[in-house]
Amino acid sequence: MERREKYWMTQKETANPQPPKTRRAKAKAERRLTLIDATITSIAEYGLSGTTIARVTEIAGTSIGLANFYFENKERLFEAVLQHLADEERALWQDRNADATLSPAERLVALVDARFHRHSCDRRKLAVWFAFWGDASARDLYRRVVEEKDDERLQASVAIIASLETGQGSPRRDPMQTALALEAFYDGLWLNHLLYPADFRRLQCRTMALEHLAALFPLHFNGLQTVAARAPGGTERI
Amino acid sequence: MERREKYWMTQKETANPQPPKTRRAKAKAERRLTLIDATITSIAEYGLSGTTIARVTEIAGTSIGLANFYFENKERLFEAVLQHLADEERALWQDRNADATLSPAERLVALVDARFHRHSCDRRKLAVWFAFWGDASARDLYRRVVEEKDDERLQASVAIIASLETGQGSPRRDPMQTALALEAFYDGLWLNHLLYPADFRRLQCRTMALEHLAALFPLHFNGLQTVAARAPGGTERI
DNA sequence: ATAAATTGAATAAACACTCAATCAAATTTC
DNA sequence: GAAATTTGATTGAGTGTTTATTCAATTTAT
Repeated sequence: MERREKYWMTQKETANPQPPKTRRAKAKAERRLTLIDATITSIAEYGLSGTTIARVTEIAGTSIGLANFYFENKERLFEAVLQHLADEERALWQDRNADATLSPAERLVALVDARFHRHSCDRRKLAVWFAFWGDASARDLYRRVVEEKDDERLQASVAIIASLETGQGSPRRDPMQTALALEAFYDGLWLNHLLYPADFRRLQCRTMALEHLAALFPLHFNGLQTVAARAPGGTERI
Repeated sequence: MERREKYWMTQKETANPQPPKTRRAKAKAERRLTLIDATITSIAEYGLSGTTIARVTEIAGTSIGLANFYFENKERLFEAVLQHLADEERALWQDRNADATLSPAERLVALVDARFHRHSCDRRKLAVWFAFWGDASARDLYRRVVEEKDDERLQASVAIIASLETGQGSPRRDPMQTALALEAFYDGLWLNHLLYPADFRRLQCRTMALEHLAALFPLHFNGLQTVAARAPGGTERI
């Protein structure tokens, strides 16, 4: 039967540098995002189990039927949410690590800054990550969608730490172990920022992460005050 | 109407040093535990949302009706699960910290050992903690039941760290901040042990925690090898 | 005029919780 | 100590509610 696709249907799937989208296609992409965003809001407020199609569409301001028009079913909607957040997250840390002139130590700080950036370390988004990490059946979906991107960041971290460890330094640790421990620490800070925002304010978490780096690599982070004060001094808000 | 209670009814509510429970009361307590344990199993395998009364009672090998006989409703069952796990957890770290002859550094190690003890750091149990942390609506129940016990451990940790920091040492950190960061790190290790058990084996997490302590308090943990090797050498398995 | 987007009532499945009936232990009566 | 009686424990079909998903009808863009 192989029905010929309309020109814009093929474009929809392609990366288009200048969006030559029709009005309709643009509206459709927006609607899609609205639904994804509404799902994030719902998960943050009511949890995964409390997130129903009815609730999501109510938040999005659409009819129930529309969710099933845009997403085959609820699982696909959740998949799209994860995909969306993972893409955002990846873009953020890669952007901050792109500058070729950065030293290894500065790269580690850049990873911390990405993790505790306003856009990453947002309670709505963290709620989604932990919702999926916390639910045994949702975990599989998470792994399928996000694991690869997590791994990419871990590899980047390992490479940076390896180049730091080759400098003299005392105890000679395994870079992979160190990188894993760092990621775990940041996850823990995220969790506590979500659970106890008063005790774990975002910038406070960032400071804790940087103090940890300073304790691990005293030679490269010789004045903590300097490090902690550096980024906020720039033009960009963190 | 004030009907006189049977002798064993009053005893049931009292702390009985030698359990002079009737056969029936003992069976009832066991049944209760069976249901709690089945709930833990179900949460670990199917997640909070996949944990239904039907599933729990099937695992426990009882009829559906029994769960509602022992626990007013599903929320009360979950509450009992949290209470049970929190009691276990508290007993474990308090027991390990009871020895009055321990030095502050040894006490910090004891807290780590409790956190990564076989009984604490069990994937079934961790699954329950993260199920409640990860679900926005379950979070309230968690706070109501467990927060106080969490706080107790945090205070213990702060006291230990404060007594370490009074020794000379260089940068003079705030004990509360340090204690919070430690707890967050351990939470993160727990999470990763749950999600990626191959990369985060239990004893490996313990080692990461101890390395972190060594980096934070180099004066008190002067030879990491010694610290890491100490506990397994004793009579008790960790 | 045609195709796409949107609606929400209808449907069927899954669920928590109830309760009348049954079974078993404990207690009392003879 | 056996029989009778009371009380507690257990069962699972039944009930009402909530939910994801469908789809015929309607609105809107091209």
